[in-house]
Amino acid sequence: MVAQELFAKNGYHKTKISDIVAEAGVSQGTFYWYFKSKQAVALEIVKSGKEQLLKVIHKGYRTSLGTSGEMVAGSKRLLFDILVFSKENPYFMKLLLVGNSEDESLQKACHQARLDMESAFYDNIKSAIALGMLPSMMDVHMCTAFLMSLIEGTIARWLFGPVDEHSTLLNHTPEELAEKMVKFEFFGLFAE
Amino acid sequence: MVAQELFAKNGYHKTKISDIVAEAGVSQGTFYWYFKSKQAVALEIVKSGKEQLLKVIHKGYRTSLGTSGEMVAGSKRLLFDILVFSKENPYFMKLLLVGNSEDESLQKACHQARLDMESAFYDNIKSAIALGMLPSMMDVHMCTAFLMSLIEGTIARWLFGPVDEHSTLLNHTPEELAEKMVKFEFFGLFAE
Amino acid sequence: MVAQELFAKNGYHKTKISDIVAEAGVSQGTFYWYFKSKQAVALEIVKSGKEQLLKVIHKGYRTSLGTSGEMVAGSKRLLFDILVFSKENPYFMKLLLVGNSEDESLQKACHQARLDMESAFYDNIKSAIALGMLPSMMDVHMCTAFLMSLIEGTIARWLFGPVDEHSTLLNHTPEELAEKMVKFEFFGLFAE
Amino acid sequence: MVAQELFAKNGYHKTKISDIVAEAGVSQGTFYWYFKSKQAVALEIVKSGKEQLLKVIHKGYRTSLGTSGEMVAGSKRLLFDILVFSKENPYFMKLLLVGNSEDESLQKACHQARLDMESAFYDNIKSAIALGMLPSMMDVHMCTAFLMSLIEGTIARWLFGPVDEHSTLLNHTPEELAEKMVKFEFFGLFAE
DNA sequence: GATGAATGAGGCTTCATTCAT
DNA sequence: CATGAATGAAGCCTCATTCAT
Repeated sequence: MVAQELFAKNGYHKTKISDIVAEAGVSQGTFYWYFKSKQAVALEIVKSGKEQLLKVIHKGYRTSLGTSGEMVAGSKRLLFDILVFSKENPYFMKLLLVGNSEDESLQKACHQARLDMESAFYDNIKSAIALGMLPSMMDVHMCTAFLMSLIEGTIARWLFGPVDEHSTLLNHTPEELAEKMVKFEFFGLFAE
Repeated sequence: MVAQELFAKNGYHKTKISDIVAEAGVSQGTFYWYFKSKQAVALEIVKSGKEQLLKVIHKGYRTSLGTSGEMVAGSKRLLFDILVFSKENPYFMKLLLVGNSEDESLQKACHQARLDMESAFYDNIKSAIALGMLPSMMDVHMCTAFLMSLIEGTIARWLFGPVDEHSTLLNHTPEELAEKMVKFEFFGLFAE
Repeated sequence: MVAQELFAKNGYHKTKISDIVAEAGVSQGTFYWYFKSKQAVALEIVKSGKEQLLKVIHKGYRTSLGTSGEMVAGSKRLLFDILVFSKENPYFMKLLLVGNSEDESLQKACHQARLDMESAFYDNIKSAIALGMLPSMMDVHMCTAFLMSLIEGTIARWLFGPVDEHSTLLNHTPEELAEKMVKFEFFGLFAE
Repeated sequence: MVAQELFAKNGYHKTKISDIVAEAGVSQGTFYWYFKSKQAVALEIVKSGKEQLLKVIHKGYRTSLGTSGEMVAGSKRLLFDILVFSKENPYFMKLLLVGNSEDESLQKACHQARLDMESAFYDNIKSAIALGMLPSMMDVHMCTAFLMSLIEGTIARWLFGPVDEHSTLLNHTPEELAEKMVKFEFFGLFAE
């Protein structure tokens, strides 16, 4: 969809219907034959993107969590999948993570999509604790928040900045990034 | 400033001058006696907020880094200061972190403010490595990105969501939050 | 064009978009479907009027300049054509000659149109001198300025005033006016 | 008066009260202590300028009209006086002749001033005819119009353009200009 | 006398949406 | 299905003027 690209590139408000149709090579009237409104298009973009993203996340959780090493490996693999998805769907991710929308419904939709994502991670951590693989006195909600913050912030920086001009973040492959992230996730700065 | 509150609450575009002046109890003309434009107000808010925030961060770095424990304590204290500042300046922080602006200049200003903040953390990690307190083969840029992501994402969730309705994140005091964050920062999920 | 009429009648600034569209029986939005801006309309009016006027002037110069009598006759005919054009395009001429615009671009456009007109007359006088039909020591620039002043001022008075209420100027036909003007042009007040 | 200069330089509408008071070094309130309104200032400028100009014109008519040569000499002298006055009062003359005002009252005032000026010339030509010094079948109104057009147009070009960049008009002294104008006035293009 | 902050009416322009063809 | 001209509701901003101090 061309709208997705423009929304991501220029923002929801700054993207005019006339821009979208010009890019798509159709007339304004045609737009309204296919879509109810500008907002509806944006919501559909978020909805469809969210479904794909959650599919990626849920697929990633099929890994067995037998040993601590397996858990780390599984986590790394999930991160990798998410990074790959993000790179393949940068417009959606920009909408989701940076999302300069100002449109209430759209914000709520992005908000909910991120909550759903967070919820998936929450469940995962919870079962890891149940299996005795993570400390049991841990505040799961908080850890999930930390984890999500880490993931979202890193992806946003990786794909869209803000990053310092000297930063090497942008040059990393999903593999490298996943490797580093999972290390930080489990061992923090003292890792290695 | 009343504009700050409305920008944070409703977003830049959705906040009309008429809203601001109505809230402030003055006429539209009066607004333009004090400010050059709507954009100018927003930029001033960001500029002044950024200065205050950076002051907090730089003040927090005066701590000595003698031992590993001191470093962790210093880090925790800095996080605490930032959290307190954020709670005291929620409107600015919302603008900075959630930033639903769609205004190019405003976005750039927020972008830059976050880069400046990131730069301060970068320097700190660098000197910790120089003092041999953090592993030397560490990718500093990436770790800074992780750290910033953690801090920004956590603050955003803590003060503005998105958080699950069952989450207890919102109820934590800055002390508790700083405690948990610093643990995650240095030791990851395996902490404790 | 309805805008042309209103600009001429009331001036550029005093003519509001709302006036134009009200007169034209369309909505304000429609105006901006056809024109980029208020200024753009005015500039287009001047541009198109200038082209027509210059066409009239250049057509008028096709006359042969064989004898002194032919030159005077040709001159009279040109004046006549200009007068007829002016009477047929009074709104444009008012904009061009009286031009109460206050808009910089518009002023510049009118300025340039008059320079172009003056340039045409300059060339004509020059070739008349080359043909030995006008005194060679004549200051051509100055004479052109005199001629243009005469023409512009007379047309402005004829069509828009200011003229004394007792003046008979307004009642003259283009023929009569051209006759008298050419006499003044070539023979001065002592003519006849 | 500083207002006069700004009105002439930038036009009536484009000159804001704030510009005038800034230039004058006083406050906006002070302006309204001295003047009733923006319009009143402009009208006063025109009124006072008109009085001075008419004084110059009437003084110039005191010359005796004994012979044809004396008439030409007197005319030249009058033109010279008007040119000198114009050069000394360029702001007023710009307001009067170019007058991009759009303000009805102001336009009417300028209009009237020019009519008064024209009236003086009309009387003069009339008496020249009565004395048998100019052809009696001459249409006096029309000749006055020609004369005024010549004078106004030439002054406007001389002091404010529009003049071709190659034109030498701007470099002439009042003496030279009066000399040439009077020649054109009485003898037309065939002069000399 | 002088100030300068405050006013508010109104102008130009944008843009999502509609609808006759 | 598709078009593109037409709409009209707002929004940002300007600026002559007023008035409490």
